[in-house]
Amino acid sequence: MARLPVYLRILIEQANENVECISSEGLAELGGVNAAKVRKDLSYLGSYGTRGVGYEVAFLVYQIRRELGLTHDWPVVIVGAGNLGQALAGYGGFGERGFPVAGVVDIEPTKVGSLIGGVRVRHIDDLAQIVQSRRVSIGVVATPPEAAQDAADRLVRAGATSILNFAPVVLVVPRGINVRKVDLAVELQILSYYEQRRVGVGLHAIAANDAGRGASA
Amino acid sequence: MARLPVYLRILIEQANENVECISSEGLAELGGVNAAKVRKDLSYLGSYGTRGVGYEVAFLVYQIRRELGLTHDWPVVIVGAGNLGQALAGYGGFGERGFPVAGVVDIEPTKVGSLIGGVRVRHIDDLAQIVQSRRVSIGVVATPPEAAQDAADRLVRAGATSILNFAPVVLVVPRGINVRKVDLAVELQILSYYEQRRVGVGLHAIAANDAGRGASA
DNA sequence: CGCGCTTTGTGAACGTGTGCACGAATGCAT
DNA sequence: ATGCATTCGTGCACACGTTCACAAAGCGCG
Repeated sequence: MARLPVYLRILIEQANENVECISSEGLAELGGVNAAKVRKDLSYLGSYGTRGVGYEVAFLVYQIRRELGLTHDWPVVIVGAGNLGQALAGYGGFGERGFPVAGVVDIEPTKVGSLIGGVRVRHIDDLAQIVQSRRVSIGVVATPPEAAQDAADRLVRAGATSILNFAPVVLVVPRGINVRKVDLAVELQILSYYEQRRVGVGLHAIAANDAGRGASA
Repeated sequence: MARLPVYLRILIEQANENVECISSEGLAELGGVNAAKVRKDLSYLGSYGTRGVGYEVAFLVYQIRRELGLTHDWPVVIVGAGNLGQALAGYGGFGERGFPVAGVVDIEPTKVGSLIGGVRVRHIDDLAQIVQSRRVSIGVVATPPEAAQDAADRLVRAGATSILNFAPVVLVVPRGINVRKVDLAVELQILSYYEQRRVGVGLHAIAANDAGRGASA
């Protein structure tokens, strides 16, 4: 069900272009996936399509939002005001998509107080207070690797129940805490893997586009 | 085989701590995966373990590096000197892990010339020259969504064969070009999906924080 | 030298996700 | 009203990845 967010973004784009109705095939092409897969995914939310016509864009947007829990905002707190933390806080895309930055914290006193993307950096000791007062359940770990586990522990203690981890370490968290990891170096290494094979295999590295990712046309 | 980079990082850490030998079970625990999975993954590179003992860390590092094509550096070029592009260029982790930033380009003349992470921003028209002179095969798209497709097209024309895309759009590229996508908002939406279900399902409150948080309709 | 302990490597069962193909339902033209 | 074209919903077969379980293989010790 990791494809629902992709459908949602495409549907919102379509709605902005005043498209009222879309077929599974159209949505599949825009999303770079199989049409049958689209139908299966959407049928999982219930049968909201009209046979012979397609899906009503606005209604589908509403249903996916509901399924993803995007009917209200989810404030996030960013731990680590380094390069990445600053970029994430300054990147407006989060707030627009329903994830306003409720706070940025850092352990380094010299970083506390500066203003990033309209949010003032506070000390990590204030984490619990921020999480509780702003009803934050999602924490973003954007610290150096050696500080990541401590950041995660603090987030969990403060009451966060989901963590998005950018540090290249495997976080250990209690059961029930949800962790997703984004490791930029890993992504590059996977690309380099295919690049390396490309040379040996020759130019027919079609299989290089692994099944779910990327679109080629 | 997207787990090889994870193993590699752990093995390098172990090597730095002078661990010479590691069992599949030990590696599995550090990597947060199943031991049998580790053995299957490693057996894919060949039978490099010693039964009754484990795997020699240094040798395994070498083999994985070889498999991933990390025996030499892969210079990358970053398209887009906005928030994210600056963070990526300034983030030292890339160079350390074998992906030095060969250049940063932007289409905005006002951004050209500034220094980011020791690299001077150049105009996007210089992209082809950078790619060819520095033998770049991996491009990073860190532009706003509406500029991402153009950035990808330019990268492909310049000769890049792999693209790491941070923009929330589905890139259309010729066959044989490898694309990986990292969509930060999607990651958050997936977390929010589980958060939303958490409330409904009434997960036995292991986290033991206030259970009724975030309930809304 | 042989025995037993440990750990790898892998065959087989299992579950999950994918894609095809087709029935069912809807709208439209005649 | 009837037939036709279109598109959804879904059963089914298939392929892939995961996990278990066990035989083969190495090491150390008596």
